[in-house]
Amino acid sequence: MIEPRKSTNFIRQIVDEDLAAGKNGGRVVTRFPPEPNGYLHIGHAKSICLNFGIARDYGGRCHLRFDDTNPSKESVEYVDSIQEDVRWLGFDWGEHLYHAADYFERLYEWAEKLIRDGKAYVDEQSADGIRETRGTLTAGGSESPHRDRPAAENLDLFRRMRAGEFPDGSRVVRAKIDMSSPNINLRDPVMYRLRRESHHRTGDKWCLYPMYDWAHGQSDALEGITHSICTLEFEVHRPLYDWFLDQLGFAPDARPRQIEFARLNLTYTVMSKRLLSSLVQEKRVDGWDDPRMPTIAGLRRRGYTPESIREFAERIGVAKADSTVDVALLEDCIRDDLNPKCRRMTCVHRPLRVVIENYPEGKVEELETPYFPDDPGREGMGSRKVPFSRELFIERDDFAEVPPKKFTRLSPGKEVRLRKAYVLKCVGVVKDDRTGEVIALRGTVDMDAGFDAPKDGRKIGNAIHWVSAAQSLPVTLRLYDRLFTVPNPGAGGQDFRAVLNPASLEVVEGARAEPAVAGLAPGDRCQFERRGFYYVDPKDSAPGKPVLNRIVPLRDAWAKIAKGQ
RNA sequence: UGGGGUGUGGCCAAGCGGUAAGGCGGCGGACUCUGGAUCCGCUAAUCGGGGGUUCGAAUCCCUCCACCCCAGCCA
Repeated sequence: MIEPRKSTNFIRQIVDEDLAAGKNGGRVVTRFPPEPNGYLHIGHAKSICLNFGIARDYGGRCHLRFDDTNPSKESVEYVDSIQEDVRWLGFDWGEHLYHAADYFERLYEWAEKLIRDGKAYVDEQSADGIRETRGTLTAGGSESPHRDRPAAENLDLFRRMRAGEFPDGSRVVRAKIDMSSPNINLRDPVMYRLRRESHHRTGDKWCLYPMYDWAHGQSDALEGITHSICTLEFEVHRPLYDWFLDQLGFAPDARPRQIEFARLNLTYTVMSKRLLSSLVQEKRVDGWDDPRMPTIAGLRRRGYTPESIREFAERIGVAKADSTVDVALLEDCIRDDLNPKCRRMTCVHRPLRVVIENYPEGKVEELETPYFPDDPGREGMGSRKVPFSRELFIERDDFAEVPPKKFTRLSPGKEVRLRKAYVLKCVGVVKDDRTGEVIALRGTVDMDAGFDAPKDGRKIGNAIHWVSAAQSLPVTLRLYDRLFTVPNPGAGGQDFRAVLNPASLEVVEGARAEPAVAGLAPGDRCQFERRGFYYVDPKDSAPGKPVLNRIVPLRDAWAKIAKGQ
């Protein structure tokens, strides 16, 4: 379990200063404003934790608002998934669920005002025409031939646009600002476009849809947002939002303060909705909730906990410098959270049969084994019976015919501890005549020592996990690895498809688990000792036939040693 | 080349003029019937470079450099 930590960042400092200055009557209102055009990912989680976290800590509130201004990309599937994900992360917007679409009428009235005031106009240039006259980064643009049309004519045109008299793409309304502004966003930005598209919320009421830039600032203002927290790319739009609010008469001290922070990047994955969407569309993963996806739904399906993601958001901090966080940090967060929570069980991933020649045939001992063995303070966390018999399965990896340096597990003539059971000695190796492959082991067990230390005082190095062959439960394991083979997929303009990790999912069909695993319910988590934390997949598990997703492997000191050799 | 941002150890990130927190990673050790957990220790930053101001600068000023964002009728 994770200790909540106190966070401090430049945004909270700004909130502190505003409060100290007596702004907003002491209110703190934030918002999380997703566009419902895809599933939320861990980058959104950062923003969600930031916005809801500030609201919580300052006794304010955080709105959930869908910035649904573009019906051609949005859908209720996304609206629903977003709400589910935010709730799952542990946040509650109470009554404060909003939609930019609910402000369409109000925005329309405001647009009429701007037109009447000569601050906006209907432009019938083509999209290409507008682009060509926008200028370049270094040179200003040129004004539209329709820019100085009389207000009355603009108003008439605008109303007819709304009434559906003109085809899509035939005209737009633009703010009349400054075509020579060094800030391109101020070169008469488009406010409305015609789009005959059914909206998930307003249906076919409109054929005229506001641009995000025209909707966002006013939406915040309408809701009384005090601190409008967004990512860096909107920094250059801030002057535009201010311009709109100026024209509409919002007093400078009565509007949201926009604060920008750097979006999250994570190594070995991609974070843009566009890229994630194409992974789904091209079936390179199995949907938005594929456990390899950095989506909230994917992480949840993988077995991540809300606590671990919140802790992650806390640990990475918030700043304005572009950064890429090492996934190892995320993995540390989930291990940290799960380690004290998850019962320990046994699952042999790649079984190797061992016949114990000095153990009676047909005998089965039921060993009472605690779920948190050797864990001080957790003795009372329960136990289960684990069968022991003459034929076991051990992990193939735990046997080496010729042990490499520092290998401390089983090899011919050597002893190893069977976890929570006897000391096993390998007295023979059974091989396939044809291939020479090791297919079974012959062993003996130190009956004299029993479950205790050998009487002669000899030291037994390591303990390996095992399962009684006859009673073991066949399970399907899904071992997940990073989705990409390089830390920054897509960097330098390369096609991210070319660096997809072909081994990001390994399905292990022949694994054998101890009987208690049958008692796990869909959605349960456990630790398979010496392997990792696992999650019983809620969709693909059937009664008596669990499918377990590996959430994260345990830290593996041996892997490091082996890698070094 | 216009405008807007950002540069602190491998990766995040504190620091807000008084002489570089913390986390992750890496490395080593202790302990261990999970090569897990836990516990110790170590590692590594001329604070992007160069000037200046100051008794004193990562923090202030100047300048240079690098990187990111903006030319959707996307958000």
